Amino acid sequence: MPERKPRKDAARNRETIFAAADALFAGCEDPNDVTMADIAAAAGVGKGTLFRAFGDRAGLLRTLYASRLEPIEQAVEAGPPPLGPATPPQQRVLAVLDATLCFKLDNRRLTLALEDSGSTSPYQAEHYQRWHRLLRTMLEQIPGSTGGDFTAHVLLAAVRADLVEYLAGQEGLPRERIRAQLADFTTGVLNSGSSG
Amino acid sequence: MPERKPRKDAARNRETIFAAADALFAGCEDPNDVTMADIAAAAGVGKGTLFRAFGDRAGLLRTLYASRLEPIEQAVEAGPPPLGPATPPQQRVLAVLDATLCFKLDNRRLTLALEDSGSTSPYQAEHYQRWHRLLRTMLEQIPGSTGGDFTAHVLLAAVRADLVEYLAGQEGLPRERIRAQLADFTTGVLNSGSSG
DNA sequence: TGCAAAGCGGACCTACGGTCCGTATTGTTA
DNA sequence: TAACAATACGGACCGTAGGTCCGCTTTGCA
Repeated sequence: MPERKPRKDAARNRETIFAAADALFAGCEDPNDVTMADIAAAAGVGKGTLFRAFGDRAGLLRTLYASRLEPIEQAVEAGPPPLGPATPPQQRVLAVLDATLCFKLDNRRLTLALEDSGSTSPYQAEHYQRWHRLLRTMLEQIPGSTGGDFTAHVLLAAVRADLVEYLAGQEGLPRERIRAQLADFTTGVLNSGSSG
Repeated sequence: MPERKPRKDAARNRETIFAAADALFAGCEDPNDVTMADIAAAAGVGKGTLFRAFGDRAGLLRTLYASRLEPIEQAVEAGPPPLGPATPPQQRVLAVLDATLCFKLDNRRLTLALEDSGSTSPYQAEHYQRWHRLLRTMLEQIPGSTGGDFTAHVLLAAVRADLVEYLAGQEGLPRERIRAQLADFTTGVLNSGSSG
């Protein structure tokens, strides 16, 4: 695949749309209130341009999300401890989950929009698969652990966008409290493996 | 409020709609494919009737869901062990979660439709609040346990409709395997409390 | 400078949830 | 059982939002 590069104006518009969408999601109450037409208008482009650049709503959200998440994925893949690969599994599981939680706290609206979007369940998304595989692998490296696959799913469920949104938004729990609770819970899960 | 009883035809239609919706959801692939117009048509009534009877889509789904769930709620509230109130907490937590899981396995499409429906997060729903409160209370009765509130959320997240759908549907895991994994995981969580 | 190719934009289409209101059914009173 | 309110019916209708189409413009290459 030669994948020839896009024209200059196309690239520019892509960036503009990207920025506009980002801003709209950041400054909204309910992500569903931000329509594709809104985004196009805010970016100063036509709807056609928007849809050509990102395919559909889910595509746009995925792209936004991926770009935000990239630093964290880098850090996990090849960064220094505690996120990087050199970290002992237990500690790394905690770090990865904490990073995920923090990310979702920092990008609540966007993440919420993404997990809402479309009727496709979040579990089909390739980025979910990646995180799950990573988590499962780490869990299986912990001696005496069992059920890594299911445990990985549940740990990821513990940081799902709408739960995080509920705890931080409706319940008004402070960030540090949620982080602490997640850490406590995860620690418990990790320790229980070796005693069962 | 005296809440006068509805007319005979209204009551009859309510039942008909109810049954039609039930059947459509049971026999569909994606719950979003079942539109309100479909349900009205299948029930042989006009859309007006449908909306008058249930308010909106979420209302219909809630009603369906509640009616299906009623036996379990009865059993939890006032039934014999292991679901009923006389059961020791640890055991009851396991039983309640297992019952919830089985219910969702048996009513996958409907539950999925409900948790999808609307932009309102599942966490606002009063039935979620009820289960959460129940679970939290039980968890707090277990000596040495901490973080019952968050733990209750996570345990409920472990049986969320779309996860269950994914495990049973896409992954094709057999029912008993999922149940076993949930039981293992939950047991681990319950035991970890007393060692931390 | 000329000319494809790539891209633009917004009118347009479709589908779905939800409303409205003229008509039909119910049930009550005599 | 005739008459009349109250209640409910049903499907035409509406608004909205995602997504498409196509005539026009911009870009980039020779």
